[in-house]
Amino acid sequence: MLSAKILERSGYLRKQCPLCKSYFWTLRHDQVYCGDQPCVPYGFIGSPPVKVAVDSLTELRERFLRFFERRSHARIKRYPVVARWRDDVYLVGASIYDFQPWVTSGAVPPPANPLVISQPSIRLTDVDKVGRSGRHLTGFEMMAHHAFNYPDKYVYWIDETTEYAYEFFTKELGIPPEEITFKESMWEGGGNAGECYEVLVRGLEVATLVFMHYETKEGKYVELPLKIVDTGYGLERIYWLLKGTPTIYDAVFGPFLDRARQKLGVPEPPAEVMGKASIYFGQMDPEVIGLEKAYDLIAEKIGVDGKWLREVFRPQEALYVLADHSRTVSWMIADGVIPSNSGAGYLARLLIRRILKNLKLAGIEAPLVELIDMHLKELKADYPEVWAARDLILELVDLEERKYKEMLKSAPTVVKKALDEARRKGAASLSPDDLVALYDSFGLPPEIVADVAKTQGVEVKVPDDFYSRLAARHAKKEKQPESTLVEMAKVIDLPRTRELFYEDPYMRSFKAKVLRVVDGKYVVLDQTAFYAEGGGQPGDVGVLKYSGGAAKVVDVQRVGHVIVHVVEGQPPPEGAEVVGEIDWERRYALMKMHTGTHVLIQSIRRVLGPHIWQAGAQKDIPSSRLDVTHYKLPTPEEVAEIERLANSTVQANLPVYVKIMPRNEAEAKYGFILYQGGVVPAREIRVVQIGPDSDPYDVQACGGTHLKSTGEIGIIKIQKVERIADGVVRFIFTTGLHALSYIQELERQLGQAAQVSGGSRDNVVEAVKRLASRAEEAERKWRRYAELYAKQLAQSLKAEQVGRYKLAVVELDDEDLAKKVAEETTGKDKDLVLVVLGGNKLSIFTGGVDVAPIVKSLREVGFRGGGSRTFAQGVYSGDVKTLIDALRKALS
RNA sequence: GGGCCGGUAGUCUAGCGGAAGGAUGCCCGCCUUGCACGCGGGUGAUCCCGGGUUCGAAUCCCGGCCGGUCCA
Repeated sequence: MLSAKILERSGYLRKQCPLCKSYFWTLRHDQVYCGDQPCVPYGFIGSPPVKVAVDSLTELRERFLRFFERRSHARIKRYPVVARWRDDVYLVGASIYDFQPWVTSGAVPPPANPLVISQPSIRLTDVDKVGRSGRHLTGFEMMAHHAFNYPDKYVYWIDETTEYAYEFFTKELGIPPEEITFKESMWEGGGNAGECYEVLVRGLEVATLVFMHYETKEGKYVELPLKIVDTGYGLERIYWLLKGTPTIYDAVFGPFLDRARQKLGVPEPPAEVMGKASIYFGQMDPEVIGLEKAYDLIAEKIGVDGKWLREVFRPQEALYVLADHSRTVSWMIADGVIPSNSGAGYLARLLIRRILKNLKLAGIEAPLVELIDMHLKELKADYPEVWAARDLILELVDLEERKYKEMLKSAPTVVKKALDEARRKGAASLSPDDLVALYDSFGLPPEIVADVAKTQGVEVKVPDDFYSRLAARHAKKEKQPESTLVEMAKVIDLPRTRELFYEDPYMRSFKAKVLRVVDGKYVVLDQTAFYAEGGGQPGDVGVLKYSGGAAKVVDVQRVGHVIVHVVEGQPPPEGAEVVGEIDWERRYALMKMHTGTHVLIQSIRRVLGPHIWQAGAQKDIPSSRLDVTHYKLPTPEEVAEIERLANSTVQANLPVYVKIMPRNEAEAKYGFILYQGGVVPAREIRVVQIGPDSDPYDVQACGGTHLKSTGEIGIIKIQKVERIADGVVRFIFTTGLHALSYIQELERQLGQAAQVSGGSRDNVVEAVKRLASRAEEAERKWRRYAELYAKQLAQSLKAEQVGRYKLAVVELDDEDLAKKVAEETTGKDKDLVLVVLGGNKLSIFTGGVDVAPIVKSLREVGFRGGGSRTFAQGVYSGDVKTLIDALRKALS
C-alpha cells in the first residue's frame, strides 16, 4: 500500500478497481473504477473539469515552474533532447534521463536539490499511434520536480510530493479534489524501480509521481542508498485536459493546424465526431484488434458510416502526424541530429518519412518545407534554439523530401518487378513476405505498394501485423560481451596505477615497480607514463628494462583502475624495479594528431556550421580519421577553408590547458558541446581547452595526451573527405612530419606523372589531357581500320560449298575482329558457316544454321565447348585438319 | 554496428552461363518561316574493381569499393 498524509487528511478512500485490480485513492464514494484507460472513457472532451484561464502551453509551463520555485525548488534549464552524456540511449525520453546514470547512482551531485524543470522528451515507442489515438505524441515536455535524498541529506519524500501534486492541480489549476484519482502502481525503468502514483483526472493520466528507491538486480529489488523523487507532469496532456478539445493535437497545435487546414483546403473536422472517436480510440488498442476493425467499431458506436469516417479521418490524421512529428524533428535537428540511415539520424528520417507518407495517403500535395516553416514560426517563441536552426532544418527537410520523392518515383518499376516475380512463382498477388522484403530493401511502405499495385490492376492486402513481421525478420542477435584483456579479478586487489602521462605528457621514461605479472605477458606497475588506449588514441609502445633483461611493450590497456602493459619477451619479475621507455617519436606524433583533432573539429564546425558533432575518431599514424555529422560531402572550397582555418590556429600557437573540473560546473560553463568524444564516466571530468580563458578556440572533455600549444602540431593536412554513411562525413588527415611526408609523396608522384606524360610539373594537367585525347584518337583510328580490315577479310573470304551450306575457315587471333568479320558475313549469307581459328581456340559463327549437330560431331574429335543456336566457342586439341574434316562431314 | 537489395552508353533500363539489346539524350539529314513533334541515319559501355570456377562470366562463387534501404 502506498499512502500519503495529504490523501488521508483530505478524506480520500482506497479502493480496488474490479477491472484492472489496481488500488486507487478517491474522494468519491461512488467511484468504482480506477479512472485510467481503458477501464473508463475520457470524461473531459467537450467539457473540461475547470474553467481556468490558461491560454497557452507557455503559460501553463510557467505556472508549473513558478509553483515549484515558490516551494523552494531551483529552476533548471532544459537539457538537449540528444542524450550525449549517455551511451545507452540516443534521445532523452524523460526528465530523469538528464540525471542518469551519474546523479542517480550517487556518483555526481545534482545541479540543484530539489529542482524543477520542463524537459522536452522524445519517445518513439508509440509512434504508430500518433495522429490516431488522439493522445499520443512522439515529442512532449515532461514537467518535473525532483528531489534526491541521500543517507546524510534528506530533502522530501512521498508525503510532500503527493501534497505538491494535490496542491498544483487543486489550487494552482483549480481542479476540484473529487475529480482527482491517485492510482497506485509500480514503476520500473533504466535499472531502477519504485512505487508510484498515477494522477488521473476524468480518465486522463496527467502526472506520475515515482518514488524511486530500488535497483533491479536479476529480477529482484535491491534497496538503493539514494531515494529519488521522480515526477512527470505531461505539459501537453494537462493543457489538453484544460481545453477539452477532441484530440491532444487540437489543443497543443491548434493555431498551426488552423493555418495548415486553411492553406491545404482541408475542412475543419466535425468536433463531435472527432471527440467521440477520440474517446473510443482511447479505450482500444488498434495494434491488437487491427486498425480497419477499429474504424468500423468506432463508426458503429458513433452511428456513422465506416467509409465516411475514414474519409473524414485520414486528412486530419495526416495533419496531426505532421504537427507532432515536425516539432520532434525540429527539436532533434536543432540539437545536432542529421537525418541518416543509422543511429539517431535514422529516427529523424523515420519521422520525416512518416509525415510524407501520411500526407500522400491523405492526398495532400504541398511542399513539406513550407508546412514545416509555417510550424517553426509557431514554435519560435517557446523554442528559440529551434528557430535559430531554421535554415538547417528546412534544408535537411527539403533534402529528405527529395530523397523520398526519388524513392516513390522508383516505386512503379519496383512493384512491377515484384509482381512479375510473384506471378512467375504462380502467385496472383504479393504476399506479406514480399511486402516486408520491399519495405526492407527499398523502404517502400506497404500502403504505398498497395496503392501502386492497384494502378497496375492488382489488389494487395496489407496485413495488420506488418510491423511485427518486420520485427521478426530483424530478430535480435545475441550480443557477445566484450572480453577484457585480463580478468578483472586478477588485478582488482591492486592499488590504482599512478598515471604519469597525465602529470607530465612529455615524460619519455620513468622508474616503476612491478606489482604483478599475469599469464607471463600482462604487467602491472605502480605508476606508468605509458598511455592506455582510450578516447580514440592508441596505447603507447616501448620497452620495460630491468636488471637481467628487457621486455617489449606492444599494447597498453586499462582494466578497471589499473593499467596493464602487454609485453613480448621475458617479462620482469614481480617486485622488480623497471625503467620504462616509451616510443617517443610515435607518441609525440599521436599527441600532434590528438590536439590536431580538436583544432580540426572546431575548424570544421566554424566553417560548416553548429550542427557539426563528432561521430567518431581514431588517432593513428601516419593518418588519423575524424567522422563528423554533416549531410553532404564538403566542397573542395570548404575543405580548403577548413584547412586554412585549422592551420592559422596552429600558427597562432594557442596554449592548451588541461583542467579537472566537477561535472556540473563544466557542463554549466561550456555546455554539452564538451561531449564530442563520447561518454565520460566520472564525477570529475578532464577538460581540454585550446586558447586562452578569455576566448577559447575549443573546449572538450577528453582523456588523451595533449601538446602544450598548437604550434607544435606543425601542420594539419586533410588528405581525403568521404561520406561513410548518410549524414556522416569522414575526414582523413595528418599532422606534423607525417603531413610533410604526405606532401612530399604527392610531389614525387606529380613529378613522375610529369615525366611519364612528357610535360613538366607546372603543366602536368595539360600534358595528361594531351595524352588522353591522343589515346582517344588512336582508339578511333583502330576501330576504323579494324572495320575496314574486317570488310576486306569478309570480301576475300573463300567459302566452299559443303552440301547445302557454305563453309569458310579463317585464322584470326583477335576476338573483336572475328566478331566484326562474322557480322559482315553471316548477316548477309544465312547459309554461311564461319570458322575462326586462333591458337587452340575455335569459334563458329552462322547466320541461321543450327550449330548444335556440328558441335556434337566436333566434340568427338577433341573439341570442348558449346554455344547458342548460331554460335559456338571452345578449345580443341589435336589436328586442325581432322577437325575441319569432321565439320565437313557434319554439314553435308 | 548488423541484415536485405542494387551497381550494364551522359541518364533510365533488359539480359542473369554462350555474338551486350532497348528507351531517352547527343550529332547529322529530311520535314517546317522558326520551334516542337514526326521520319531516316549515326554516336555513345574496361557490363564498379580484384580474385576464383568454366572451353566460355555482365550473368555463378569469394573479397573489396560505392549507392539505396531497414533494424539496433
